[in-house]
Order: sequence, then structure tokens, then C-alpha cells
Amino acid sequence: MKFEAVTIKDIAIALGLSTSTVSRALRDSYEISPATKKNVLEYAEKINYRPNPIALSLKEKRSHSIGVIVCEIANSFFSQAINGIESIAYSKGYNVIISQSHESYDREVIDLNYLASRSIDGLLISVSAETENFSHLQSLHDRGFPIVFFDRAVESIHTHKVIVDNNKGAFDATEHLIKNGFQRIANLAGSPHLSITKDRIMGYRNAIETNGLHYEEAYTQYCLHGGMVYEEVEKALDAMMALSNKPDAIVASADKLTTNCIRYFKSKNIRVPEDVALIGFSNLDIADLLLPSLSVVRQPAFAMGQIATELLLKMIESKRAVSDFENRVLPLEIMVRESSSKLK
Amino acid sequence: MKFEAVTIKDIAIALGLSTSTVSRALRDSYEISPATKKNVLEYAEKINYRPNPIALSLKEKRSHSIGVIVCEIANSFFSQAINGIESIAYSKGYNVIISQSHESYDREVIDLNYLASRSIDGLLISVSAETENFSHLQSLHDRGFPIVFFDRAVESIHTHKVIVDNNKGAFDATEHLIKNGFQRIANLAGSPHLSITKDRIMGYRNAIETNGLHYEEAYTQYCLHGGMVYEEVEKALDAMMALSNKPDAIVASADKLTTNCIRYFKSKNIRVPEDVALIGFSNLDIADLLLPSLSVVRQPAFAMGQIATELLLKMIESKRAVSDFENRVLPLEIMVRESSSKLK
DNA sequence: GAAATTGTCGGGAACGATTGCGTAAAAAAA
DNA sequence: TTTTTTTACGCAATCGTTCCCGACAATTTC
Repeated sequence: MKFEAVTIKDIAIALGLSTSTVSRALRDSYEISPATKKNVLEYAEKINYRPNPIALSLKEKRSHSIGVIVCEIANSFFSQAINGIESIAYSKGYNVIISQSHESYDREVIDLNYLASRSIDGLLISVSAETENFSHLQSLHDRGFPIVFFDRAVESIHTHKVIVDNNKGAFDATEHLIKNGFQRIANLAGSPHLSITKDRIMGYRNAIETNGLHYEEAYTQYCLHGGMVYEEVEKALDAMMALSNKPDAIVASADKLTTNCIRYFKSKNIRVPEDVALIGFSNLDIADLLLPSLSVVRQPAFAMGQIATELLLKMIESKRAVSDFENRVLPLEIMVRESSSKLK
Repeated sequence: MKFEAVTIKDIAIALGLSTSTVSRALRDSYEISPATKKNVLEYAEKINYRPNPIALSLKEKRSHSIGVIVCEIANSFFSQAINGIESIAYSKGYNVIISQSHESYDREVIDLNYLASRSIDGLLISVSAETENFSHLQSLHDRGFPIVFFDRAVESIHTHKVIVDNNKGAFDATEHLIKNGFQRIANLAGSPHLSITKDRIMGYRNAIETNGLHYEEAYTQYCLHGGMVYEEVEKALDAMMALSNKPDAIVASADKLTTNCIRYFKSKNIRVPEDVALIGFSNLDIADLLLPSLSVVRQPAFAMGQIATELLLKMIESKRAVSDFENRVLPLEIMVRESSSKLK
């Protein structure tokens, strides 16, 4: 079934004009008489003419759409970031095409090829937890394709990046636990391939050592899929809880890690914060409704999406190749609730 | 900054052939000699040629992309539904363009015009809570544009619809409360403009009356924005709780209504289920982690997205106009947890 | 009154790819 | 050798739009 749209040609034939004249009349060109303009405009309105964006894209070599690749839209952080992306993109007349990698490298490559071949003008990406090899992004970037990273950036690729101060966030969260009297603080970490994981571990370790505690290797456990699969979280936490001096507090370094951590505690009847305290990176908007209410490190997701989009559009619309890349680092917000409080 | 892609013309010039020959070689036409084919294929591979989808769209009058309009992607139900949509669309070579109405009629109209003018081949929509006037959809549908409704359908527009058995879902949820000994059951309802709201109220009322309870008008309160704004939920619940015989249980009829209801109870120190029991429509994947764990009516969101997309693609790819429209009604699942249990 | 200017508009190429049709050369049939 | 067939390719139109030119008329200038 096909949906036949009205074209400039239809107007031209109906009014006995040429397509060039109609086109010019619609664009309010000075070389068209007011009478003709009026005719064309009225007729176009009457038959509900809409310019064909595909024809325009072909001519302008610009699709006015941008691609977004995230691991999962059913994740508070990313859906909030996408809201930010959308708000800027739509206001500037750009379309947003969203793809999900589901934390899989293969899916990310497929999505990327698909998007790139669909003639998007630029890409916003937060790489998947599994991704170690960045050649698919590198080659596109080398050919001059506009890419902006947000949240999970690739260090080796030199382009705009919008990230948060993961180091400080993890430091503050860890220090908050220490200040509350916890001594054996573990770190439930995401994929070791991600730079954000490294930064968060660094902040965590720094807080431990700065405050005169002993940094314990076994207190940091990685989850390759960033907590997407419960089993990896379970395995990581099992390992921690099996230690002779098991942790009395945990810093969970990602949205899904945090919620699955809570699920683990619930299933094992481990009380929070009595048995183990918890603070986690999370953008969940019902963190306050959990049992116990959850202390979180919250990312400015909406703003990140907005800034990343602004940078991308600036790059797309710039005449010359951009070489002066920005590295925006946004602050994290710590929201203290019950899960990290010390009970007497 | 522009990203110059390789075209068929580049290959033709480099190999001293015509564009038609190159095109045919790439499509493995029988009228091209094996030697030429080999040359073209190898060179195309070498310079990483990708056909320009925009040029193809222009020629075929098909963009191979579908539009999706939902109220909010930061909503478990819709993000799960979008996952279902994506899974089918991508497997069939279609792109998905997502727009959010944020429950606003104006935004919905803008999104629709934008998408329609962006040459999408078809539309999946779950109408906004505010929408009363459906002429924007009707006129598109009248002109033969493929539209499939999911979840929130428009009764007056005759096309494929994928919905759930809201009546039975609300009936079962209400009856579950009655069976658990609750007597004064209230209904926190969504927008009165939506057919799903009417169906859910009908199921609720039916359960009340079938079980010999008295149907009380004041026990049903509407939220025009479907719970998106906390204040309307607060107002609705304030009205209920101010009644002389205030309810001892509540059926919340949408995702956001349910979570905001919990937020209300928490802020007012109303205990669940001791003071008021609660069961709500929700696709939240951490309903079991709330305090108390939340009894829910869960929609098969992923499957709904998949089915809706299959129907839409079938409509798009059908040669003739479709007139035999399906109305798929999927079952709801009730998951009983603590929030609706009767404590002695 | 002839020349220059201005106002309006149409023809046609271009964007990238596909495809019906035409045709040269080579191969097969006569 | 001549005619027919096959092979292998090129030309040009098409999709919808824009825009560079060219053109004709009316108007203004000298």
C-alpha cells in the first residue's frame, strides 16, 4: 500500500506554471510576482502540500537526522539523556534515530553500520560495556563523520565528549560511607573496558587510601555486562560476601548494578544498611520509594544529552572540519538516603 | 562539515564504466560479464561503497522507516514496547524514529506532522492522555497512510489495534482485593479521554457490583495527565482520603499513577497495606524491590510492540489498501505481592 | 524611437540509484 | 560469407526539489 503525496509538479500542472516557478513562489523568491505567489501559496495550502524531505536530503546531502546508540533505553539514565537529546534536536529541526546495543559489541557494530548507511548526519554514542575494539568508530571518525561521545567515551578517539566527574563521584560516595563509619567498603564495578569504570575505581580507591583505610583488591568485582544480567551481579556479590572479612558497605557503579544489588540482598535476606550499607550510581526516579530508600550518585542525564546534541549539531553545521574538541565534565550529585546511613 | 560518501559514479569513473553497468554489477545482473562484476565488486569493497538510502527512498517512494509516538520513553511500559517494536523493525530492515508527546495534545500534533513530513512509511502510536480531538490522525488515515494503534487506541479510527484486556485486568485486580477482604476499593484512574481508562473503570465497577459491593461515585478519581504530574495525583488522592468512609484499598490504573500513589502514601505516612492496600497497573521491573513490594497488573509490553510492528509492516508492504483490520486483545498478568495483602 | 534595464517566468541540469531500451561487437547459425 | 542471435554494455528517464541560465515582455533611460 502506498501513500501518494502531493508534489510541486502537481501544483505546477494545476496552475499552469513550471516547477521552478512554484518552487520559488513557495520559498518567497523576489523574482515571483505577488499575484503568482498568492495563487501558489493558496493552492499549496488547499491541497496540503508538504515538501518531500527525502528529495531535499538528496539534494543537500544532508538528512537532518542524527543517530543515537545507547545500550538500553529501558534504563533511567539513558531515557533521561534521550529526552535531553530530543529536546535540542527537535528544536533545531533534526530527527533522532535511536538504536540499542544491549551491551553487545556485535549489536553495536551492526547498529552503527546500519545508521551510517542510513545517511545520518552525525552520531551520539555511549559505547557498550562489551566493546574493546573501537575500529568501527575510529574509521568513521577518520573519514570525517561527526561523532560525539556521552557518558561512556572512548579515550583514543579525539572528538567532543560529554562525561561526568566519575572520579569525584565515586570518591564522594566512598568518603560518605567512611564518614558514616563504614570500614570495609567494596566496589561493585562495571565493565573493565569502560573508561568510566576505571575512573570510578580510581575515585573509590583514592577515597579509601586518603582516609587511611586499607585498599583491598578483592573488594572490587567487575561485571562485564554492566549489571544487565543478574547472574554476573550475583557471582560478583557472592565472591565478596564469601570473604572472611566481608564488606560492610558497597558502592555500586551503575544503574543496573545498583538495582540488581538490591535484588541480591533481598533474595539473600541481607539487611540494608544493617548488614551491608549501599550507595549506588543511579538515575532511578523512584530511588526514594525503595526499601530502604536508596542513596544514590545521580548523573545530570538530561543536561548531558542536551550538551552532547548541541556539540554534535555545531559540528555538523560547521563549514570546516572541527579540530578543537571539547571535553565537558559535569558534576555528579550525591543524594543521601537510608541505605547508606549508619544505624547504632 | 560534510561527510562525502562514495557513489556509484565514483566507481564508474574509476573503472571506465557507466553507472548503469556498475549498478547492475553490484546487483549481480545476468547481463554483466563475470570479469566486470569481479572488478566492480572488488573496487566497491576496497573503497567501502555503501548505496545511498536516500536516493533509493526517492526512487522507491519508500523510506524504510516507521514512526513511533508514545507519551514518554522514560516509562517502563513504553520502553519495553519500543524494544519489541525495534526487534521486529530492524530484523525487516526498517528504521525506527521515536517521538514523545509527553502527554500533550499539541506535542502530539507537532510530532505527527513532523514525522509525516519526514516521509515515514507508517506510524505506531499510543495517543496522549490529553488528546480528545483525533482529526490529525483521522485525516492521515483517510489519505491511506498506514497507522497501527497500540495500548491507547482511538475507537473511531478503523485500523489495526493491539491492546490488552483492560476490562478483565481491572476486574481481576479489583476482585483480588475483594477476595482479600477489602471493602472500600477506590480507583485512581487516568485520563477520561482514553478508551483504556473507560475499560478499566468498567472492569473495576463490574467487579465491585458482581461481588455485591456498593459502587461509589466518589471512589473514582481521574488524572488528566495520566499521573505524569504529581500534583494531580495528590489532588485525586486527597479527595479520596477526605471522604468520611475513606477507601481501604486502591486500584491504580497506570504506571505513573501507581508510583506517584506510592509517593503520596510515603509522604503522608500512610502505611501500605495496613492503612490502604494497593495494586496498580505497572511494568516497572523493580516492583518487587519497593516498600512494600508492589502487586501489579502487568502488560505484555514487548509482545505488544512486536505484534503492532508486524501488523504495520504487513500493511505497508501490502499491494492494495487494507480493509480487514485486526483488533488484537492480549491478556494481562496479575502479580500479587505484599501491597495488596490483607494483614490480620 | 532605439537601447538598456527590470520584472517574471521556463528550461534543464543536478543530487544517487535503478531500469527499460537501444546498440555495438562477438558468436552462432544459415 | 551473410544473417541471426547473443553478450555486454551505454543512454536517458525517473523520483522531488533547487537553482543557474536564458528569454521574453514591459518599462525606463537617453
